[in-house]
Amino acid sequence: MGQGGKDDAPASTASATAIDAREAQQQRILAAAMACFARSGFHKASMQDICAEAGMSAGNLYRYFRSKEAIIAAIAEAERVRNAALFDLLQRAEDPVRGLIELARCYLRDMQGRDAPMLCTEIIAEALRNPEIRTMFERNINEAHAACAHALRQGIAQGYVDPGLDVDVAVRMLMALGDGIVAHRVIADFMTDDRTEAVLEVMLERFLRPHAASTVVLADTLSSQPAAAPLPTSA
Amino acid sequence: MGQGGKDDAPASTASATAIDAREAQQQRILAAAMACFARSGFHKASMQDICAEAGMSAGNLYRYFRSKEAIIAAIAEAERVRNAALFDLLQRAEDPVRGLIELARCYLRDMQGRDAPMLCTEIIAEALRNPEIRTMFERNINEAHAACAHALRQGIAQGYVDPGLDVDVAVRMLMALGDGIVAHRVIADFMTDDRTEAVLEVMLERFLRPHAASTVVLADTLSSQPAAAPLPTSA
DNA sequence: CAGATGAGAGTGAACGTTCATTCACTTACA
DNA sequence: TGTAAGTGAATGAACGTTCACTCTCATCTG
Repeated sequence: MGQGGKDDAPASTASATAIDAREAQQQRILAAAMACFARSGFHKASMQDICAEAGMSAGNLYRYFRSKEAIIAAIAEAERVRNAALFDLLQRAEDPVRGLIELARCYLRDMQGRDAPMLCTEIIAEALRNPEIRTMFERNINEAHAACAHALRQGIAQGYVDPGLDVDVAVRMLMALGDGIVAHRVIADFMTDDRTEAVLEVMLERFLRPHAASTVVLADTLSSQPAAAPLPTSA
Repeated sequence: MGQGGKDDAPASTASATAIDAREAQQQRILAAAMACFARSGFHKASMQDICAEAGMSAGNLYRYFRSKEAIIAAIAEAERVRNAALFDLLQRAEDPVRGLIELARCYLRDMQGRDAPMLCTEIIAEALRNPEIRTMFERNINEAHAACAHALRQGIAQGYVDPGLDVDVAVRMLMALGDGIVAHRVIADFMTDDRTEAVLEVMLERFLRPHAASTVVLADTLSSQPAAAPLPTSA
């Protein structure tokens, strides 16, 4: 796990393995904490629970994390790094709508176990009130927002995306949709991967693609009369 | 507690006002608890906090609620009742798409203070892990789901809604969207009411209305080639 | 009408438990 | 032999809940 690159010097082997061992222990603690937090929530899960799950004494655990909050922060940071990889995927897509659909697919597949969705929802809830977590969460969100908004604006310039779109609000709404789906899938067992992905694809295609009528015109038309009453199956 | 209807006998005035007083106290506790839970979360907010917020001693508070969990359950129930009113609104709309848009508008306006969004998000997070809360939450969700799904199916029969729609998944996705927006609005200050409502309207209209190409055909088309490449601004 | 009665409203200290965190200590190893 | 890894009992604070108690007041009794 030596994520750095300066390993050409001699005598660095011992310290490098020591650092590796330390990081491995931190990962072990983080994994245990994620399981406990998913099971019981940040505040109901105790440090003793985490110690038991990690197979480690309390005193030793505190050698790796200063406090319970530090563990939560580390989890939020890990989440950020994991998500950042998804947005590289978006950057590489030529058509941002297809890129977003693929992004959503990967995200939903990532968030599939018992723990991940609960943890994700718990992080959001905690971020809304705990200023330290919120700062971190906002950083994640802003990175994601910037990546999506940039892709959509590029897509508008290239004709892939509806130019009448309120990009910032639309992006944030799609992120809200993703988080909401992650939570709701836990209790809605009929929301299988294939069905969810299929509906999501239709939704994004229709929502984001250019339309004949612009937003304003649409609103005018619809507030006066129903739009699609007389056509059952025709084009 | 004879909250039933056998009050035609005389001397019921005293007991009636006693019950009213009791309910008023329960409401006072619930309001205090909602404020504390929104501020600190279910598990970090202490009963002492709630007592202080309600201006009441601990011993007295326990005369009105058996436990902390009972308070949480009562809050979830109040939420359910409040939401049920919204779905009556949907039932009355002739065009279910417009009905859903109006429903979303009302919901987002309801969830506007500092407390309501945080409480809503906290309830969802807690529901995913606490079986008692989850049972309640699932009842709310299922009622909402049934109302929306029924409206959409009726809309399909009348030509308002795309017949190719996977109604159940679509409904649950819209609910997920609503919950997600409620949470994200707390940290995204640019998501003002008018901008959010405008984008939401466009999204629902485009997503739900009948389209020339059905879902299956759309999927085939898109997986082979990008759909909207050659048109920059034309109709 | 004076005063006794008792039930419900309300109090706040105390209970046992659990919490996050610490520390004096032992073990392993280079 | 010295340093880092690891232990687990101890600590004081805070938790949800209880309990013995007082206060209030409508009703009943003589």
